[in-house]
Amino acid sequence: MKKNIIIDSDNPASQVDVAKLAGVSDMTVHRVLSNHPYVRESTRRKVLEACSALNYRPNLLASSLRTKKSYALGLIVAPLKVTYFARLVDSVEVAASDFSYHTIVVQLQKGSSAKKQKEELEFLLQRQIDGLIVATVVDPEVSEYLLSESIPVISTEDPIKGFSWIGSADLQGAYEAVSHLIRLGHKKIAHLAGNYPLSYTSKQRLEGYKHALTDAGIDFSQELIVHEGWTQEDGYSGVLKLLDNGIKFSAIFAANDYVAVGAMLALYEKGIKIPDDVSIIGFAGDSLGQWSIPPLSTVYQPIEEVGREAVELILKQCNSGRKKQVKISYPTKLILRSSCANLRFHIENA
Amino acid sequence: MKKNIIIDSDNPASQVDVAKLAGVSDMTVHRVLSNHPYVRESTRRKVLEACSALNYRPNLLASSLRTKKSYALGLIVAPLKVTYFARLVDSVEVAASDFSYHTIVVQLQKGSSAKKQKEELEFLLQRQIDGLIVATVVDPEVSEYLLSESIPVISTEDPIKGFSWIGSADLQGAYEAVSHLIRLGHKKIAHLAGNYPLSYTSKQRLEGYKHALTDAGIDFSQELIVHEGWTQEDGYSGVLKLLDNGIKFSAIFAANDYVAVGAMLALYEKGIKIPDDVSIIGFAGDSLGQWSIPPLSTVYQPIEEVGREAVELILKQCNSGRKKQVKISYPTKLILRSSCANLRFHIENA
DNA sequence: ATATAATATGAGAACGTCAACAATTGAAAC
DNA sequence: GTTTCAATTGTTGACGTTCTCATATTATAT
Repeated sequence: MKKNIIIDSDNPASQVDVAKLAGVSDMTVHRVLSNHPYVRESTRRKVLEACSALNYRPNLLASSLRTKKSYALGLIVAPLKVTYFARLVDSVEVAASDFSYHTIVVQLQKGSSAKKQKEELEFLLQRQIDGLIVATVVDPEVSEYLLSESIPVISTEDPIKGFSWIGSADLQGAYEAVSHLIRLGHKKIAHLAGNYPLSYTSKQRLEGYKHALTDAGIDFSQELIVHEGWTQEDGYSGVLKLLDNGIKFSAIFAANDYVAVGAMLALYEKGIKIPDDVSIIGFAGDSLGQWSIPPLSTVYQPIEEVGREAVELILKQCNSGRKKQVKISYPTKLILRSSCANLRFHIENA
Repeated sequence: MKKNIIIDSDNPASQVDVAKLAGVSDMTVHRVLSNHPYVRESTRRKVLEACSALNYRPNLLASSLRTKKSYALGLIVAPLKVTYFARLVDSVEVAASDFSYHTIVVQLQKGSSAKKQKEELEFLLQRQIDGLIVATVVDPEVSEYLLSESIPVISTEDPIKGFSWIGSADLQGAYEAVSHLIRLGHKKIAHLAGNYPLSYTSKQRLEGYKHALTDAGIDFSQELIVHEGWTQEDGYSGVLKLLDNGIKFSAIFAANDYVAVGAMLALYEKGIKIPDDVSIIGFAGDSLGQWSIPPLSTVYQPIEEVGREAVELILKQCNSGRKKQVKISYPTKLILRSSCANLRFHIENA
């Protein structure tokens, strides 16, 4: 007597439903779907037919529960209105999805408390993420806490003790940028240097700046360094501060393109011409500076490469179980546009 | 005789482990954790102690499987290097996380095939998303397919038949922008109008432009309309095209801020001064234009509101089961900066 | 004191998938 | 015609949570 086949058409079909329709066990269905070798061709066909007849769609949640792999990565960033982070999310998401992983993004507002940060982390961990990319500065208490968890973690910002770091070669990039300004004859080069106390990133860029000066035999002068922050507002106010204090400079190395753009507006409003009176170089290389007036020279950061490598390394660690610590930096690239020019003597002599 | 309590300390603790330690059933643990009223206070304490002793962390995946709610929303956008989408992702993610939902973002590359789009959709559906926000134009075949799925869908771009739409009042925004230019005395107002064939968004903005002209008694002239696209490059080439064709204009209404910024660079390179020779208004209101030189007037889009409302509406539909179709548009706001000025007669007479 | 209801807990099963193991078939080897 | 091994399929149970139903236990009302 043929068994009665009852399939609830309200709910989406499961492997069991497919199995019933195809007249095989659910395990066989699973074998077909996971390309197990030991399945007779005729069986495979039957199963696949049943799948499409029922519009079967695998339930990744159930799979995750069973295999203890969520196929999800966590990504902690600063708010996406900062294009740097948007670009990073972009690249991480694309890379992850190439491996059938999805990304759960958590944005940490600036100045969020350690408690809040821990909650966000918990949010990710409850979702059983297989790995975590930390792309913005987190409280030491939080990174400490991460060590006790058994998932792979990679940082792309401040290095975290015990975990791998992937980022761009900021020191070298800053060195090249400042060296270029020096080659153009500039000696009084202001540096709009991001937040204080300095994050790893700011430090690297400041170091590169100093190295370039040193190698060119130019004395470092603290008064040319302005610590305001990372935004356009900060660049704007930074320039005003320099001018108000009567600091002389013929070039600016900005900690990023936002700061540079803000600085440019301040200079513009003060009637200071770029690059005639002041040359300026930013850091980031996103489209922002490409369309500024004049177009901004900048240090291109290989964000796409960083994002992809972070994903691939995490997944490697997921699969191998080992957690070899590495530190990889991708080279930056100096992009010259029209915001830099040779030092004009009349300014230098002024 | 006391039962032996064996807890595997390698694996993370489950409710069962907590139950064993607390000497209650796992159901009771669950009741405590879900704030069920019928739990004796002393029991509750015991359970909570056991939880923290074992570092218990709920497994949302298991919960999802059982409750058939993934606490995940899908979000389909264009690549995040476009700040509009980055801002939308930002707001959606923040709003979703306020309700303990996470967001799975899928980026559709420009010009991706219907097949590719369906795969991306499948990617989301396999992850059992509870709802979907479609924030970029998708192939009709794909939106058709969505109808057969039983999850709530909301569009913020081209309206999708059968689903709610939430967006900004682009027609009105464009109307106000162009009306403002007209009030300044401009009559020959070019419109850099986004892609052709026109998306819903472009159409709305073009309509607003036309309405404003009509209401002011100015004849519409097709030659002032340039369909290039949405990027800075498009704005740049659009202006060059106008100039090459000898079209006279004293103002530009750009379909978005990118286009405007690209246009500004082209004008700058041609020695045309903003706002002295040409006034320009963009559309979007993100920080891009705020720091351009000169700062760009623009139509602010309430992206944050749109993102949040989309999330809240989706969640409402998830919980109520009903799918009443609504259409909500949030008002835009004209932001005047220094890229607009009164028409100068010497230009008009030229 | 006893009925009645509210409070408090537990047992068992199910969500959909997948891993380990067991069982069967077929075919080649002796 | 067994033996042997590879190929093919099935059975059972578990992942961690939560739902339904049943079973105490206590409080309140009669």
